[in-house]
Amino acid sequence: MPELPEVETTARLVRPHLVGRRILGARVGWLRTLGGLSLAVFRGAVRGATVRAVGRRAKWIVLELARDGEAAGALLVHLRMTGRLVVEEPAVDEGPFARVILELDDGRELRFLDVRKFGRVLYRRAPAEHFVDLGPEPLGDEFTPDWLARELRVRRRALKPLLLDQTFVAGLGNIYVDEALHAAGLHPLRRSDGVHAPSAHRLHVAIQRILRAAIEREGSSFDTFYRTPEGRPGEYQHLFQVYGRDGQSCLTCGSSIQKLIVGQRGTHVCPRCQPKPRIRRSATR
DNA sequence: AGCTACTCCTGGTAGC
DNA sequence: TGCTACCAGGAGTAGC
Repeated sequence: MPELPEVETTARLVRPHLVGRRILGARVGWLRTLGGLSLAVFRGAVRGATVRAVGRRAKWIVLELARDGEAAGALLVHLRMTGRLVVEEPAVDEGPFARVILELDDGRELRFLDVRKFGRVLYRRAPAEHFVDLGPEPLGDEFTPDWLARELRVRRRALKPLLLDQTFVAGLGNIYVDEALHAAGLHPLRRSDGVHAPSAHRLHVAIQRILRAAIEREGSSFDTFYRTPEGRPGEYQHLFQVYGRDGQSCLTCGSSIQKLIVGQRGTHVCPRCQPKPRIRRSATR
């Protein structure tokens, strides 16, 4: 599923095709993709605007718009589970899953394709407000080993749901959390306030190393959904240590990888590398 | 504060 | 082969 590395890859590859382009019109195949905005308002917001930058915040792709050189809001694209962003010639069949199409002034189209319709293409006049509740970028300056150690201690949550919480750290998802916890030797059900500095630092190293390696390989593709805007699968799935490897042996210690459910999410652990916490519960101490 | 359950969606697949 | 039931999951929300 698209997480930080996949979203970053998408933003990077789409950027050179979009910056400087003017949007001539919009077609919408699934209204809810707009997140509640009417088609007329959406069209009015984007038609005639120029894309002046393409960036990423958390799992959002941010298309900054301008009119007459002045900032004019932004399009915020969230791929959720099956969303894709591509730039194509109109002659290329858009397929049955095109939810939003923006017509560009070079004759091409920016297409948001999304099988499951969970993705969003939002227009926001003040995009910064949309992001106020997000935690720091895991590859940004604010996310330091000491920050992570401190913030883990002041929360009292299981590690996995906490790392998936975008208001804690922004950009991680199910796959990379499983991978990072395994690399750090931490069980997903370990309570965050019981994680001491050395473990927190190991987790910090693991998160950054894994995200950087995944970005280098253009993300992970293990089903038919995620592809880069150019149609290539990512390559990081070949480096998975635990995700989707239940029943196979741990590449570190040889134990059988187990699958469990944590917070309604499929979760993969090595029982030896990631020892299970002792009976958690009213461990008030 | 933090947990669970539920919702949104559809293609793929396990099981019969 | 053909059918049904269930699964995948990011994130928002509701209820406890």
